[in-house]
Amino acid sequence: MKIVSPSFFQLQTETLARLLLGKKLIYETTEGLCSGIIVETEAYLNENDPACHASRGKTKRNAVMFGPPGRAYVYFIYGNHFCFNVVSGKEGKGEAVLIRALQPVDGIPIMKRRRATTELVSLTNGSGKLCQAMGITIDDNGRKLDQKPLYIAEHMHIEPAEIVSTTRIGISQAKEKLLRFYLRNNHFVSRK
DNA sequence: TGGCAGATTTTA
DNA sequence: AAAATCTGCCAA
Repeated sequence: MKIVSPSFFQLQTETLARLLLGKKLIYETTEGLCSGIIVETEAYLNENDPACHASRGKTKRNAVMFGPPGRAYVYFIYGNHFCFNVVSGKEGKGEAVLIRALQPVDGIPIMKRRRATTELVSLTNGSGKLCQAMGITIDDNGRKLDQKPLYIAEHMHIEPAEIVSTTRIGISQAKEKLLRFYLRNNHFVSRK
């Protein structure tokens, strides 16, 4: 289990969104260790991207986005769910990569209990679902992702041809941008 | 099996 | 009022 180096997060946001595919997200809690392979991401940019939370300036909610890259940006949405992002770009920019789906690896029984389902594919195939399965909440906002307990590790090499890029999901602005990336033919992607 | 409404809270 | 979502219900 090799944790990624801190410099990994200094990549340009779109590049990071692609290179996060195939990496493993791991969270060690008192309930046990859970992990999954990242199979779907979305990039949110500083410039010309009104869908990005940071586009309307720094607020209490999105402050972590403007901090150094390699930290968790977690926020609460639709009164029910959390979304987990990896802060990216240079400090002060306000960019991030949303993690939209995982392929479960470790701690599957724990994830099933948290999600209240036994169906493997529905444990982590969505941004809100994976937070519930992994036990990620607003308390994790700002955590460094290159150290325990919540971290990202090397896992598998992905060829560029295995990556599909499409429009992002669930937004009403900047709909046309191809900033969603997922692993071709992966069963755990939230949508084709 | 696909589409849609409702849940529920924070933010602008 | 809208939101980087999810679930259950309904119709076909």
